[in-house]
Amino acid sequence: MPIITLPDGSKKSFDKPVSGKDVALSIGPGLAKAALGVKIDGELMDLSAIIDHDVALSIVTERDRQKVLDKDGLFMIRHSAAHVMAEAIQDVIGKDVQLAYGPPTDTGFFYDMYVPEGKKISSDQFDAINKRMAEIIKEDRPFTRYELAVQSRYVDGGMPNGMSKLRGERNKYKLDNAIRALSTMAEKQPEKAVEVSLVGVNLDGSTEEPLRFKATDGATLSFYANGTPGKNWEDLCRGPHVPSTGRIGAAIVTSLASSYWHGQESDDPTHRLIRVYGTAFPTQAELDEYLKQKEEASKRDHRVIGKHLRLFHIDEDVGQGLILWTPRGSIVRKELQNFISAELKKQGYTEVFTPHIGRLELYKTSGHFPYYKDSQFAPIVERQALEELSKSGCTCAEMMNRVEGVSARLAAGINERTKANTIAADRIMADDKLVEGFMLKPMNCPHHAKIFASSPHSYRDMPVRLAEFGTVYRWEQSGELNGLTRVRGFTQDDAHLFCTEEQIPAEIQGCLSLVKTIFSILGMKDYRVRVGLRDKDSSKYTGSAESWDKAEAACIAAAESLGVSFSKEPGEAAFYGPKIDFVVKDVIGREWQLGTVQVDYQMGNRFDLSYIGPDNKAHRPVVIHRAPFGSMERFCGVLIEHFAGAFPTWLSPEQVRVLPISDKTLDYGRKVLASLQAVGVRATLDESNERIQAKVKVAADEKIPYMLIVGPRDAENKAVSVRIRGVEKDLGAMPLEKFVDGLVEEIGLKKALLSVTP
RNA sequence: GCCACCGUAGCUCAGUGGUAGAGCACUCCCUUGGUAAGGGAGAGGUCAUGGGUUCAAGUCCCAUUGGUGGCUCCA
Repeated sequence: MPIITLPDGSKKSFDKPVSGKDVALSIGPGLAKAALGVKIDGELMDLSAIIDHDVALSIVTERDRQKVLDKDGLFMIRHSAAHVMAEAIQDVIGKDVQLAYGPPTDTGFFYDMYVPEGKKISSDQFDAINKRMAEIIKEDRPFTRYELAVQSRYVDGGMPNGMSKLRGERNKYKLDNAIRALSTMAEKQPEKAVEVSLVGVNLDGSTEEPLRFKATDGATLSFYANGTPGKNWEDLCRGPHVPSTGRIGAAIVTSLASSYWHGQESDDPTHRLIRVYGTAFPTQAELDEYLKQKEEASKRDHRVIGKHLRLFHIDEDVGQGLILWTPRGSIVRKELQNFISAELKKQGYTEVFTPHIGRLELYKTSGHFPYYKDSQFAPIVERQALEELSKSGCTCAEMMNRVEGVSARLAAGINERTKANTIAADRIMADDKLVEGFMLKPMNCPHHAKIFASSPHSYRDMPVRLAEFGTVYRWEQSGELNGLTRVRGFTQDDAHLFCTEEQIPAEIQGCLSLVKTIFSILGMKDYRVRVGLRDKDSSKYTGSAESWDKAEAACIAAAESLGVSFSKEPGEAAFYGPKIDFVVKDVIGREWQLGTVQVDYQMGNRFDLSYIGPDNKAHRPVVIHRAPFGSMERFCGVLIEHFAGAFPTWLSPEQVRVLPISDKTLDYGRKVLASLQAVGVRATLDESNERIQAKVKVAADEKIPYMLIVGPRDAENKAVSVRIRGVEKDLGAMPLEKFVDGLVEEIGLKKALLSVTP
């Protein structure tokens, strides 16, 4: 009879099978009341689940002892809320809305559904759906699980079992879910699996090609009713769910999107689903708090702030995803760049400049072209060459081939050095067939490799650290473009570290310490690291298994020694080597993926790079690509949101605004302005014919850190009255000279807070 | 790229087939006011672009373009 081990290690034994609820009751009535479900041997289950053998069990509740929301509890609440939303939508829109898939997510849940032609779900109906959801929650109906066995001999015989129930509902999505579930179960017990054939069903009830899959005889499908099976709404679902709808607390539908069935593009209209997003919390107060946070986040939208504060502009005549930095935004970007540059200099980096384009052959050597041609701007072919091709009747397809071909000389060299068939034979083309051209650079590394190769190197000069704020161009899909965070032309804080294998860990450490310094100055103290490893089943990676193993080990070792939380992510590596990604949390807790550090054992081979070792022989350097802040565009975008446009003084486009009380003190205002500008402070004078209240309001809206109000009193005392951003009052007057000194110090130290006050 | 929604003055947005609107910003005038918008006047729009339906289109339809949200992708 079951012995149950609780999370604190204590054991409870029962003389007969018990439900999760019984276990909770045996611990205490309060817990039983708070319980939403149980976790049995790590798996979330219904509170009503029956336990008949020894297990490790924990009771899932809304929140832990510290009143912090519990992840598992929230998961169950949201999963359950998805069912309630689905019922509400079918009530509001129609029973013929077909449900496909409705899982919880990090911030809520969604339900993919097929809306029949002629009907639609629109945000106008959200109120009605929300109202219906609230009713269902208020009714506090139990989530009732029941199981129907799938008996293979009955599948096509119309017997009442799980499959024919779904087929009767004409729901091919649910049928598909069921088949997937049964197949997965069958995979676990291959010896019991039997072939099943089931006539499929279309949405109109007509039959389809037989569906063939494996299932174990007698396997069951579980269904959940929002209430009583047969009477209330129900859905095929593996669960688990909270005990009753009332335990959901508060749930709403939040937005609409479209999605494809199974995430795969298709012309079939029944593969186009509407994804309805919602979220749920145990209490209305928490839902309200979440909505408030969301509103707060949207107020920080860098696109909105960027427009309001005139930081950057995107112009459709210039092109999608191409950023025009206005004078104010340029200041922020330049200050940031200066800061990073200074830190790089401290770490022994040397700065280089390279052009924005390079020959196609360069990228064939590096492997960027044509491997990543779909995410690059099209090659630039010389006009004369194009005309000749055109005259000779060359088709476009043919031209593409000839642009993408590789000369025998280049291919032979690369294949020899990489000791692999890196350039496939079918890509090799006679020199007179090849069409040469240029490419807008998608990465800076080929240029940097050529700089490294341009002079001999001794092991004594290693590592060679070449840094460039290098602008690259990538053809992002139009639907992906987003303000500053996803663009088609951007400037990386790029550098390539050409080092010996032994130097890798120290160099990776160096990158991290740089990241630490810079994030800490910017007040982004919370970040984590992801180590991207290769997917061993994929062939997209270049290079030998041995060098991959070495590189991956180096990355993991470095990440482990860093002392921040990190995760290993197979399949996330670049094609030439493993990588370390940085994910930072901003001031309101949102995570942003910024840059990466990538170890590359391939580039040395491809570009035939070498240094002379102590043995007087040539050795291959390992290259570390690092752009820890991603791009200046994205980083600035993240910072705009992080600071909500209220930059620390050193980053502010306008650091001080002088506000004369009236024209009578304009002259003194000009003197104040001049003394600020003399020490390099970015200051302006508000000469408008407005009252001081209006001037203050305008400066506050523009998030100027310091307002210096000057009137006759101040002029007489050579003083300024200080008002700082975020403090809605006059802080009093101080001597101008003292203010200037304090401000210069604050800017010099890149202080996060406004520190100069009387 | 795909799906849905959207595009009206520099900005934020009203305008459901019948004479293009408001607030802010801008220009000028009055006001010279000590800490989050004093008052008045003026100027500003080919209603994203192109086609169509209609006696009549900002409004309805189609295409294009750009944006937003998601999907997919992200060296």
